[in-house]
Amino acid sequence: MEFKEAKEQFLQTWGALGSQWGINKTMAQIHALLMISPDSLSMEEIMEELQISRGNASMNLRGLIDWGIVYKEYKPGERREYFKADQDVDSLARKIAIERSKREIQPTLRVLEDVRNFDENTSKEAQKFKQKTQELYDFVSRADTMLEKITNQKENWVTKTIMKLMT
Amino acid sequence: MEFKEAKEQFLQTWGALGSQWGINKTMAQIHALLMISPDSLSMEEIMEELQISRGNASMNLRGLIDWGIVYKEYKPGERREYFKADQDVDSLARKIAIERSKREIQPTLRVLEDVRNFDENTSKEAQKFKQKTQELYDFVSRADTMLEKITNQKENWVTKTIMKLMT
DNA sequence: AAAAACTTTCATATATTATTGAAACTTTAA
DNA sequence: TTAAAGTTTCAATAATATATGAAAGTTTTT
Repeated sequence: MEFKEAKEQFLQTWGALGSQWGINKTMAQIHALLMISPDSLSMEEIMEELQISRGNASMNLRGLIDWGIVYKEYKPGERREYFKADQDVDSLARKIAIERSKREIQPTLRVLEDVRNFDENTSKEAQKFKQKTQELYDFVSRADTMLEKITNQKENWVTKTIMKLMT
Repeated sequence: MEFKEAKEQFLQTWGALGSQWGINKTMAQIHALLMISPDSLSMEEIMEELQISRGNASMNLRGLIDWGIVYKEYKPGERREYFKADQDVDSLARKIAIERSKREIQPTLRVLEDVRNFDENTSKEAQKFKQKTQELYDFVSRADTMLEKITNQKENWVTKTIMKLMT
């Protein structure tokens, strides 16, 4: 396999993984491209490399910046903006975990809480519903706490966690 | 809020959460519906409750059975098949984690491994690429190991893990 | 063996999501 | 102040993922 080919396959695979986990393909690809680039890239270069339109590049770069995992860089004497990715894989994963918790898990918890306060109703269905939504609430909220504990370790959190779990 | 309304909102929210995490909405909803139903449900009942077609119900039920989180149940003297969900939230989450690892994480690891074996090339780009794909490989594989360790505990794995992390 | 009761399949339709590209906007330099 | 260089927005379009429903397939009952 040639380098160019390997790079291509990596970008494709990473994009596919992204979409399976609710991150849009292009966003995942731009991020992957920036990760493996020794130098920061301009929007033009990104468009060229991934064969995407200006609008698409612009929107997804903004998304990545919102997630806090890509930065703008201004080169002295240059008008154009350059983009670079957070280089530390651990910190990247930590940021994603924190953001997804904030954006998705916590809103879900709020709904699960809400939904148990329906008007008195003693039917079998209602009882079961109360019970299961409570169980789900407990589970999700414990999982969220766990994620928080794991990611609160500043460095090498995955490794540290495995160590602790070795018992 | 009335019970019916609460139930409705729960099914909607759970469906939305599913799609954000790469599980199709209907599949998530059928599962949620079965979770909160005191009795197992026939396909007709599911179609009725979620307002979906027979084909849709059939395919997604099969998907859920493939994931190992929904079972068919035959009632004595009845022709029709009934469906029920795994009732234990912990075991549910464990099964999902195991399946997603098998279906998505492990194939990705294989590609990451492959992709580093490109023909000799000492360019700066190629060096950086080797380095980052290696880092990603290490991270993903450690994360997968961690997930495995966590979910290998048969019961209450989230709680147990939090305990261990309390240091 | 054929009708009845039910399930599955799959080509087509629909809905959702992502992408494009041209116009509008912003900033800098001449 | 206006042209040039660059960025953002967003309505239109394309691509993708999901859902439908009728036909084909099963299994059971008569």
